[in-house]
Amino acid sequence: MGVSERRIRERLDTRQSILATARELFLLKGFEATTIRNIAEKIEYSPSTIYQHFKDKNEIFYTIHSEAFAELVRYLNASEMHKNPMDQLIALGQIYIQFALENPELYDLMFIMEAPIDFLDYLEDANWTEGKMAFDYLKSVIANCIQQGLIKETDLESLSYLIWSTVHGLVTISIRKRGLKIGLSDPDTIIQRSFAIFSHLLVKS
Amino acid sequence: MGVSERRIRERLDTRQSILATARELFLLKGFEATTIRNIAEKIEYSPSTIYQHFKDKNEIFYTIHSEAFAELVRYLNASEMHKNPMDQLIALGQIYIQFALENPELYDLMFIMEAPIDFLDYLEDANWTEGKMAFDYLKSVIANCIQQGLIKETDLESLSYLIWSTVHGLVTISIRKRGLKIGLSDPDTIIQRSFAIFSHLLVKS
DNA sequence: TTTTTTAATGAACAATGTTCTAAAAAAAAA
DNA sequence: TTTTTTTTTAGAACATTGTTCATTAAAAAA
Repeated sequence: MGVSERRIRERLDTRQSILATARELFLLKGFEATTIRNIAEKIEYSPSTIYQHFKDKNEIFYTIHSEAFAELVRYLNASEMHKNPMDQLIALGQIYIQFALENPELYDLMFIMEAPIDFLDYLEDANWTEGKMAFDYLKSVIANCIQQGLIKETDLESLSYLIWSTVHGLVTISIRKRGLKIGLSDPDTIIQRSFAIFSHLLVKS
Repeated sequence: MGVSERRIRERLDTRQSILATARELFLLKGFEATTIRNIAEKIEYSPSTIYQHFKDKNEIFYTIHSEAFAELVRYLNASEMHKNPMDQLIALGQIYIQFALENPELYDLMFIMEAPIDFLDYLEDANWTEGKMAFDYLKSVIANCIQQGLIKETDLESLSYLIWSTVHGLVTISIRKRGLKIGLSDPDTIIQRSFAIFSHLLVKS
């Protein structure tokens, strides 16, 4: 009889609805501002029920963190269409920026938000490979650029870190609203312009 | 009679001790983790007393934020020693990175931390000019570089934003521990190397 | 000494994450 | 069908948070 199967399915359903609601609220009001009671109320369960599916609020955070990386990788895959590795690299940067600007709260959660105390333990977990995979992918594209003489040869790791840092810096200043009141043009525009300049700096001359 | 003068002085003293303690705790445990009661206990006053000096926790944040910018400007002034504007620009970047790595929690508070709701109102205040001043200073140094033909001519605002973003990105990935578990070398080293590559990219060729 | 102004406190409030015990529901066994 | 066992859910409780407010203590002015 499929009774226990159904129960497992039901359990998974409530788990998923917790995650979906949590994510919705995190992105809407931020992590800190979202309460367990908020989530519970929205899915019409008591707060305690949530603790049957997740150890604590951090564990919900980690689960969404993982899923978000899968989403980013999905975005980045669109860069595969370019044959020229330099075009692909630039596309990667633009997609990354696009992802961040379209999902600022999600990006926040992935890369900016203060990590909970046991964040490092979580990263230590084998199931978190998405981050490393994404970075390795960036490295391989850059390696192709160097190989084809499109970018001046330099230490691959440092250059990859530099490129990642640059796009990360571009979007985080905007997301955390540190560029306002400094007399800058509209955030999106200046990010695009700055990235264009960076692209030109990159190509070998 | 200097009685009222003394009272003013005493009031300022407790205000200062609140600020000093708050700052110490913010940098030690972070903003969220520091409680009003923590601060009160340390200065041996009741929590309510703090509200006689500051409207709320955010106002303490803002005050420290302002002071921190003054400190950063003090750091940056050390770049004045260089005559060549390109040397000065590179020194600026290195000092900026140094400041961030030496005062990670303070840097966090200034540039990364989630801004309280009324953050924009605070920035609107006329007394917050430090940020704009620092950025204008950066722009002027870059303008000198362009004028002397050391950097290829481009839109000044975008280039300045790019340079700021790059160093900001370099240090924030490290501060928020997003570069670990990705198979990178030690944070300080890779930041230095990446910045060196960036410097080389910048100079006209 | 009395009055007025200022400073400081302690109790209280609503909201938070989390835990623990008891009730309700469902499934299994009789 | 009834009884027993297991699982699921809820409700009350705890300590802690930022913040407010009425009251007390202290100092200054009269």
